[in-house]
Amino acid sequence: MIRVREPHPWPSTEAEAIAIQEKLRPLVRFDGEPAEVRTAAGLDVAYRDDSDELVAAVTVLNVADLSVVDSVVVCGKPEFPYIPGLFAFREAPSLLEALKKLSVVPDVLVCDGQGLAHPRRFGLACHLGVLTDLPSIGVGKTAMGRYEPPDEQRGEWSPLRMDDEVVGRALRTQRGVKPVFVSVGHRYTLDGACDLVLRLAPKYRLPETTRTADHLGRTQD
DNA sequence: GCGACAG
DNA sequence: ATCTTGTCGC
Repeated sequence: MIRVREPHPWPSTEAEAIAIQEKLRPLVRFDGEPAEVRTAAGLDVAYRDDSDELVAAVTVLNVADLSVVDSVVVCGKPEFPYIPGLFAFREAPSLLEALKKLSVVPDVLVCDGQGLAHPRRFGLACHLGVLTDLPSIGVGKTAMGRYEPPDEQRGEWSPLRMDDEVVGRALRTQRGVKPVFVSVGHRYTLDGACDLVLRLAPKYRLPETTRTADHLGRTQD
């Protein structure tokens, strides 16, 4: 099963959270990309209508046929307010609890958000990757950085930049549809990440990993 | 000071 | 994240 490096005490202030990101950032590795990716996990969090509770959902897909081979749902509470750049502190605790309950260890975590495409180069995908030491990538629906629209054909992409640095890619997964924003989390390459996202999104804009996790969390009333 | 700002 | 109509396509 997945072993989670027990995190640092969870921060209660913005300054503490930023200090934790700066401390963990050097632990991001860029080597160790899996030779073949047979299973990929989708991670997503839904917010319930009434209470202040959230639902963390994880699905594991067989990349070959996109079938769901495992899934976990856990309810929790936001451990931190939503602050751009500190998103992980809100959702990571519940997602880590869900990951611990998986019966299989996926080859890669496909996170709903950014990886290196982050003000301090340590988005949710990096954070979860480092804490589990699993390969991870980030796939965001909106960008934090600047980019030129890629050509309209599926598979086309353009660099995503922050501070004059390439931090990811705007990747067109379907012709004529808004691109998704792919960045490396941990133990992965940007080429490999885009390759994987295209394999996981043969029909829709978002990868099936994200779609199945989103659906699972949303229907868990 | 002002705008921008993953989910 | 979530609030929201009608509409086009599979």
